[in-house]
Amino acid sequence: MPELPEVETIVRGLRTVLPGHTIVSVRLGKTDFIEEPLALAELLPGRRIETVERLGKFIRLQLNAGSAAKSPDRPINLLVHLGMTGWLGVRRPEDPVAPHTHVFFELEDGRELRYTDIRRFGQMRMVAGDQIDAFRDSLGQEPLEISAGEFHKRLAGRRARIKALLLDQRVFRGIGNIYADESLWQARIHPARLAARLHSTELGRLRQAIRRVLQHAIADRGSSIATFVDAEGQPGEYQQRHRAYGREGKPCFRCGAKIRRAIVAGRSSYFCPHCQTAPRRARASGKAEARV
DNA sequence: AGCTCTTCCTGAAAGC
DNA sequence: TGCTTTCAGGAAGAGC
Repeated sequence: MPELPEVETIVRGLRTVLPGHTIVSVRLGKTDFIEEPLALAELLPGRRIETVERLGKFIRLQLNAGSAAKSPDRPINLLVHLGMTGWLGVRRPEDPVAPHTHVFFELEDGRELRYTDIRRFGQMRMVAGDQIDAFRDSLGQEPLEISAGEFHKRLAGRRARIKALLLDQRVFRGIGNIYADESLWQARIHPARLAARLHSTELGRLRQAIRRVLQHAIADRGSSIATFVDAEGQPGEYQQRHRAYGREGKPCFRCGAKIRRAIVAGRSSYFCPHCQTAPRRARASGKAEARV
């Protein structure tokens, strides 16, 4: 499931092979995950890919103004969200087409940029060149760039559970279920704690944990659970370093207690019941562990 | 404001 | 064995 490290891995791969190349045609399969498929197929041909960038979990392809004959004389951004099972990469036309490949961008050198997505939870949309700042502002801060002061400010006073806030892309962009759990385990904070109740030492620990976890995961080219592979088709390694996610019943790497799973913020959440102390109310009612 | 539930979708795994 | 049910989850929307 692509979160920040997986998307970063894909982006780094694409960055070495896409910039400078021009889209000559677009072929579409199923389009229910594309905002305006007809406009996409019409407006992209003739445009050159200038840069490839990650914005949270979105991949941004910055496209030039293109040939005036075919398209409005304005730069466009193609935004791709990989959802749960999305993949974006470059192949040659003779390479076998993976099942559930729904978009082909034919490039001027004959290669194809392909989008594959089994469950089609991904998204594809265009954003005008002058709207990209507004789009970026609609997302939260990059967790790898945020200062300690901003991090505290974003969470201070919030009465939602910390796990819910970590997953909220308007608060921080790019963190998903796996890295939320890994960061909370690292910081020794229970996912059901209310953000407003976290002490500043805990917030500092959490920010550092998020940075450490994401940086290590990027270095390992992401976590491959089920389907993730990078732009070249290689799986990541970070799943071997998971300390909480997916480890229900297995011993905590710190204290040996059995990792528990509970639903927090509507998501499977894995944590150590010994190292990550439950908030008082959840402990009293058994709520944090009630729904398993 | 924030929580829960529902929807989208497919394939793997569990249940019968 | 083979069919049916359940589950996983990012994001958005409804309703409370």
